[in-house]
Parts: sequence; structure tokens; C-alpha cells
Amino acid sequence: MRDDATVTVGEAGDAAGLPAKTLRYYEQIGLVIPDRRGNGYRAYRPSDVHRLRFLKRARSLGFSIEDCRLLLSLYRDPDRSSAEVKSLATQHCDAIDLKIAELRSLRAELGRLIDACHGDHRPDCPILDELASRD
Amino acid sequence: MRDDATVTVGEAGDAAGLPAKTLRYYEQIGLVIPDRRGNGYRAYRPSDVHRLRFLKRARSLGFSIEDCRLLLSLYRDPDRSSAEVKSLATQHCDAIDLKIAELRSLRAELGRLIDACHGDHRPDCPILDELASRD
DNA sequence: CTTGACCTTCCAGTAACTAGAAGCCCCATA
DNA sequence: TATGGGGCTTCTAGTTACTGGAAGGTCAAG
Repeated sequence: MRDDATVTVGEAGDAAGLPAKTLRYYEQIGLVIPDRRGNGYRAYRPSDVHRLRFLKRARSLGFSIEDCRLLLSLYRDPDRSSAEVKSLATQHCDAIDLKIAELRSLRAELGRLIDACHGDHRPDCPILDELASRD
Repeated sequence: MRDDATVTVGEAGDAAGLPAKTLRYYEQIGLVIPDRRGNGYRAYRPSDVHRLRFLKRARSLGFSIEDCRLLLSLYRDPDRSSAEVKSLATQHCDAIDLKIAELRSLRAELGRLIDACHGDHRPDCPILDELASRD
């Protein structure tokens, strides 16, 4: 324990809900760069931990690392417009909608095949037949 | 054009709907290993092309490469039981259902944030506020 | 003989970590 | 003081399924 307010990589990770490995990675790609103590240990200030928590939440919402980088810079920019943020979020949302639609289509097709397959000890299998069909 | 029935990597790719690069990759990981002509060119037999089409379809259904490897071996095994195939497909389907559920939850949360953000020139932004909140 | 479209191999990059190795640092206990 | 354990450091490499590009060989047509 030291009486400055910084914490080690493990403590910062615990505070942000991220593994220490991830924090080192985030430093490497320039997202959150902590100070260093005399012994070489990373020293995360409260503001760093705050950024990490921000990142953790943005990542949980599915934003890419590059989106997160942008969101962080918007967060720090007092002259930002909320329209920029909303636009980023909307694009991300559209991408998610697209992904969901794709997965639902896959799932429907897969469900059809599964229903058609009796699933017993015999080798006859509509799933394999469909995969192998020459169309 | 040669009078044996084999085709080059480009032709096989066209026939299967896959890029030649992918065919080389599939050879590298042992999925479909073509013969070679005297000049070193890959020589895909009709059965190879058939396997490639099988792979293309299975991949389009979202099966992983390792699942595909397994599906191919089941396809070739006359003693397989359709239950094995159905089980694999069902597991994959469950994984897709899970993914869809996750994405829908994300999407709902994002939608809420987007709706709350007025999206104009002002910097006030509920999206960033939420990301930054200390809970 | 040249041109252009193929083909070959090999290397590197993608997204976002994650695992593991080798070694240093610090604190507590015996 | 020695030692043990946990956490810290750096570095490399692996994950998924390709994809891009460079350097060079091959082949049919003109």
C-alpha cells in the first residue's frame, strides 16, 4: 500500500472488471496508458480506472476497440456534438440488426434440417444429404 | 484443357463458389488435399470438388472448420448414425440461439440509449453518460 | 517471342485478447 | 536472514478462418 492514489494492474483490473492481461493489452494499443512506479510496475490513477470502466461498458455493448477509441475521444472532447455519438451508436446498432437477421436465417435453415433428421442409429441423414447435394 | 477429369485450383474454386486462396488454405489444414500435376499445379478430382461444395454449404450454415471436418468424416463413414450428425447440428443450433439472444439483449440496450440521445450539436449525451457512469 | 492470365510458395496481417515462460519485486512468516 | 508465495515485468506465440501481396514459374494465344 502506498499513499498516492494509484493502483497496480491487478487492482485496476479488479476495479474495472477486466483481467490484468487485458489492461496490458490496452496499454499496448494505446487505449489507457498508466504511469509507472519506480520499480517498473504500472500505476493506474483513478482517471485511468474510470476510462477502463468506460471501456468495459462500451465493449460489453459490442463496440469494437476502434469504436471505443473514438468514443473515449468524444467523451474527452467538451466540444463534441451528441449527434456524433448517436451516429456511431446507430451504425453499430444497424450492424447488430444485420447480424441478428443473418443468424436467424441460419437458424431457421438449420432448424429445418434438424427436424427432418430422425436422429437414430441408422446412417440415413437429411442433414448430410443437404450438405452434399449437387443442386 | 487436359483429358483427365481434374481441374486447377481456380476452376475448382469457381465450381465450389470459393476463392482459390481458400482452397489452398483448406489443403494446408488437411480438409481437401488435391493431387498434383507434373508442373506442380493442384489437380482437383470431381470428388474433391464435391467435398469443397459440401464444405461451402456447411460453412454457410455457420459450422466451424472443425465441425466441418467432423461432418465430412461422418459423411464418408457408411456406419455413422444420423444421431451423431443431428447432435452436432443441434449443438451448433443452440450456440446460434445463444448468440442471437445475446445480440438481442445488446440491441435492446443500445436502442434505449440511442432513443435517449437527442443527437444534435450539443455535447450532452446520455450514451456517453451511461458508458461513463460509476454505478 | 512476348503478353497476360494463370499457377506456385512464403510471409504477414486481421480482432481482441489469452496462455505461458523466464525472471524480478515485495511482504510475511519462521 | 532466509524463504515462500503471489503479483509484477517482458516476450513470444496461439486463437479463427481466411486474405493480401510479393517474387517467380507455366502455359496458350498471337
